[in-house]
Amino acid sequence: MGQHTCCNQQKVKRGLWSPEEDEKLITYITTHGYGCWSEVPDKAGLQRSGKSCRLRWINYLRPDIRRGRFSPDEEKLIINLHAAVGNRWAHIASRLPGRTDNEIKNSWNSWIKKKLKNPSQLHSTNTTSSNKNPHHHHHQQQQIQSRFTYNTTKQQHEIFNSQDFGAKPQVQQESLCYSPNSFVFGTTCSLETIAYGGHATSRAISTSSLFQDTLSLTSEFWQTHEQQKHEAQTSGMNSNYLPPLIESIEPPMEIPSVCRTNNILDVSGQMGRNQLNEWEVETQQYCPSYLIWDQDTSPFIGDDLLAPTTSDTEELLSSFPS
DNA sequence: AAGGATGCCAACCGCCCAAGA
DNA sequence: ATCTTGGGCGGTTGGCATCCT
Repeated sequence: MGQHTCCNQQKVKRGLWSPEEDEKLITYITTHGYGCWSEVPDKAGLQRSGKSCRLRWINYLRPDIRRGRFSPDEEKLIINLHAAVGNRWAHIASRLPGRTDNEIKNSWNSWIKKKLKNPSQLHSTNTTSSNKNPHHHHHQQQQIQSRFTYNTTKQQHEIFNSQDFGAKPQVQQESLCYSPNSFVFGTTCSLETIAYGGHATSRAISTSSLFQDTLSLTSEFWQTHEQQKHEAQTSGMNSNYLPPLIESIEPPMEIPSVCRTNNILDVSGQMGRNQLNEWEVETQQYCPSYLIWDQDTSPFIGDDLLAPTTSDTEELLSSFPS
């Protein structure tokens, strides 16, 4: 079951790849491209399955691959993206050019193991690049902790529960907003997170800066990626550049200017209605823990109430099933 | 120094989905 | 409409390296 016909071939070698096999695969793909993977083993003279060849190429031999430890910024990005999309490693990897889903998955699993053994380790792991302001420090840790609530496995729930935050999910302090008419609320944070200082404004700012970090990082990667692509195109086909296998690599969504209305981040309408609708659909698909509040259909209609206040937000969410 | 414990990561497995026959 | 095939993805495993006692 689940076996491909190409994987049922006799004499298919398994296990670690030898340097000779790597060489054959690299030579073949750089000469002919990858086209149909099931044909690659035969044509490249390899006793491997097409699937194995594909995996080896994607996870290890690709010339645009980046190896080595994740930078703190990359770790932060992974944490943010994981909070948004969960265990969709390929999706996360698509936002980190040169990194593979496998690498990110392995890395994440390592963090969880560390976390299981020593919860404080996660904290130190992910704050190495950030400022030393204990306020920020504390907030970031709480963000990381609260983001664990998204995870769906039993083990991960246990991790979260061990934090002793308080039992009831509450209104998320993150209020990422993309139009004057729509606001997004996560619903997964803890009582402690909410109770943290009671400074809604500073929480919103921290969230904003973290989110902006994420976007500037993906922008940077994207620019590098585009530059590499451009160089390859202008210098002819001798370049090592090959088009990414993950075609979904896209430039990050442009973030409009941010202003604050009370404790809610308000991103003034630089998105058209259609674009906004698309974004809402995508966000709800990827981020089921977020509520999107659309002013067009909300009870808060009127010029003098562009964004809900904290109490409004809680009232709005009170009817939402936890 | 030796052996067990732990961590890391490459590779595999099983399933899903889309495209084409 | 159904079946086959191949690509893609997330979960898991196994082996090597390192750490610890």
